Amino acid sequence: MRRINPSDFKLAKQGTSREINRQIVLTLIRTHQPVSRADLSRLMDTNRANITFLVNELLEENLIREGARGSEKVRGRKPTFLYVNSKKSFAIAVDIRSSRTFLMLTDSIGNQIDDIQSFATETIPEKFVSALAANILKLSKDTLDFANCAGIGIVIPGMLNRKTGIVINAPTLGWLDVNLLSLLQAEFEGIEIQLENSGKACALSQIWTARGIASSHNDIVFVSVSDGVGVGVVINGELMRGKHNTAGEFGHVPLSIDGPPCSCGANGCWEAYISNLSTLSRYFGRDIKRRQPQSIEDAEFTIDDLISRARGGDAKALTALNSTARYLGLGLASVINAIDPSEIYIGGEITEAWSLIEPQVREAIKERTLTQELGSTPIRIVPATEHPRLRGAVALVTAPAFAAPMVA
Amino acid sequence: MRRINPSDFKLAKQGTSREINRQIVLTLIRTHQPVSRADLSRLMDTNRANITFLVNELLEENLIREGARGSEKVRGRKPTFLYVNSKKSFAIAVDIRSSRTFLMLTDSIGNQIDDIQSFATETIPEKFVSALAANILKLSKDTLDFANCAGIGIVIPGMLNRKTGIVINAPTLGWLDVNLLSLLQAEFEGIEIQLENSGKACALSQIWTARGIASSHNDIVFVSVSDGVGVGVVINGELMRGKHNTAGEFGHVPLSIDGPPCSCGANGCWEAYISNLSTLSRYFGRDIKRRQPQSIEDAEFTIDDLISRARGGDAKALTALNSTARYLGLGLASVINAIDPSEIYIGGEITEAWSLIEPQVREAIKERTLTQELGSTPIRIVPATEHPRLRGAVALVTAPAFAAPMVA
DNA sequence: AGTATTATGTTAAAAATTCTAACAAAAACA
DNA sequence: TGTTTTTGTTAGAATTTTTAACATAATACT
Repeated sequence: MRRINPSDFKLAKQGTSREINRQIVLTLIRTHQPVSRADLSRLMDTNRANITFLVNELLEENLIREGARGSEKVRGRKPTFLYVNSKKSFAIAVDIRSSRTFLMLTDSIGNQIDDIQSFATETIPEKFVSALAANILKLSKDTLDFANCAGIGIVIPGMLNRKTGIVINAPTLGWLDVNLLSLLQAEFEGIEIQLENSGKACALSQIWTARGIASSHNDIVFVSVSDGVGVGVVINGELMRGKHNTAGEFGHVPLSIDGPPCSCGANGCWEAYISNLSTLSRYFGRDIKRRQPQSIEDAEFTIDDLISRARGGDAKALTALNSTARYLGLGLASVINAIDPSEIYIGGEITEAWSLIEPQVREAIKERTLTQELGSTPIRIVPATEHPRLRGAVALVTAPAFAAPMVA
Repeated sequence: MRRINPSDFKLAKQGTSREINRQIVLTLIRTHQPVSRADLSRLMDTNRANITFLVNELLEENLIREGARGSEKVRGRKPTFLYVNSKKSFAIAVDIRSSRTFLMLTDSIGNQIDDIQSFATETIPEKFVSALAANILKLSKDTLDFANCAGIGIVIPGMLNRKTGIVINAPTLGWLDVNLLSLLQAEFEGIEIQLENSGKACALSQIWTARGIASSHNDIVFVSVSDGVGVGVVINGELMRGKHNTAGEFGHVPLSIDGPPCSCGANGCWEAYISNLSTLSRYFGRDIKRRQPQSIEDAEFTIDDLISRARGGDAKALTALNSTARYLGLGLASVINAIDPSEIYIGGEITEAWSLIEPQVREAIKERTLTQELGSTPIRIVPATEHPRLRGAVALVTAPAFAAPMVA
């Protein structure tokens, strides 16, 4: 039951029904390809004639293509298979992290092309944009015509205002109220640019990339544990953005209001217990009660090293990880009680230690969730090799073509 | 950007556009009445012809009615005003609370008819349903024909599964896995029955009742502070229900994981700091660290008494309230950081003390919200006289007629 | 090899709906 | 009384879904 907003609704026009059905066809081709017109008519529970019209429109627009004939040993005329035309355009994904920035090239349905590139992140915004431009040119070199560029999706470890394109606060980059969008638009004239917070982008990656396609889960949470704790929430297939595009900041929901200080200025945030830095601090026996530096990038000893040692039998390392596991679970319980998602995804370096910490995490979750069902909310680990941030950045650019039209 | 769920979409059929526009017209008549066809064509940015067709359909179905001619001193033909036909049907709202159950009768757009009735809540489900039936009969007595009953909306202080109609846990009633719906359906044959958690219903009340109609806020949170802490979240005009209909349980997100014990079994939940009982315990200097009884209904001294004393100059009472205020604010900060709503509504007995506690609440919110904008999220007090739970119960029954059709 | 059967995909016409434009109705103003 | 202005209706054009018939292409059976 959705309320129609009387000051922001969308009337159905002559083309609206067609637009809706067109997007459904496109979605089904994407999720079921290879698929024939006859298959579509069965999936959509409509007549083949209508499908013909819709498919012809998509073919004319070059959004889909016909492929080989089917060849199952059944009677009757063989179907013509349809596919999304992944060569329609390409997209560029950018993941800005505190020390390095990563670049990925994909086709129009988000499939990776070429290797992922990276360069050292410049923290002066103007210099950063120049460096980005140079690296994008290097990336695309000869083969790519920017007329076919669907856009550049950029993911940022911080809060930003999507309307103005201003980075409100990206602590690990030292960016405060930086109008990144206008700098980028000046550099990449005529190319669509999409900015998003990395936690939100990771959540997008899980509902929009090929891996997640078959899933019918439309209510999910992505928790990214890294320098900070980023959270993205998808409700009803749509990212929960909030009034100021800052929804989802569960990283700063407290475990204990008088707990250790957090980089945000408050005390006892979930982030202050489970960020990589907190885990490292615990290992080194540093006083977690004291404010910590905001980045561990330049440190000689990383969380990955800690995990290796824990696997190698270092009891202190294992203890530090187990504490993190417990706090991770306690915080996840809050997320579960608050959102009741179908599934939770976890990303970040900590996932490398999942087999070590899973029991403690689950135990802590069950300890604070309100029902048994909530306590057994499925958790999926997203390894770094899947590049959720880059995949999310891609989705920012490639997904709108497949999204449901705004109606009513 | 909403993802189309490939295993649960809805195709646009011939009548879909019409259905969409019909609901928009109905919504606009509801929110702008009295309103003419010409007004509607301007509001909807379409031609008057289309409006005529849509309005005629609604008139035939008796959902709307024509009223008096307009009479502003302007030139031209006077408009015929349209109204929602509030006499189309009636609805019954039921608010089950630990000691008493309240009943309200409304017309088809949720306007109250007659006084609110109440009876002592029976905690044995079968007895409760009989008592409810008796009181509903008394309420409707002679004038009402149950053929015109749009339904019974029932609000419960606890978790429930809407699909099965089972009350999973209502601590103040002592109901655990009670199949309330089947009992009710046996008693009220043929009448639609809608069950919902009271926190969620309160949130619904704010987007669906007349008072909230003009608002364009489609992302709101309702926090109800009473025996427990109930929270309802509306995202994009739609109630956030979650996979098990238990979304929104911010009352059990901790302020301190090693804080005072909560009725849920965990420690340091927000509820354990700000429920009426917690405030009273603080006042009486009881050890808040010890598990408290779950209800204060039978106690001789209530939170209202405490508030009166605070207003009367009782320093201890004021101190107890101020502590609650601070914890209320700290928890609200978590809600704001997590959801980033356009507006927060607060209900429950504590609202009587709002003028006393507002500064402390606001200060605590600002202390833990991540940006200044989040810190100044508007807060609206909903006094008990507005009966948000009953209004929410009504909305369960009356609102679907005005809701947006499911599409794509 | 020839015919029947079956499934796919297209085309033509019917039904429904929005859109356009002209028209009728009603009231104020000059 | 006629003109102007606004409201509401009606007739027909354009668009789209739906229905039904038809063409196409492949297998199975005799």
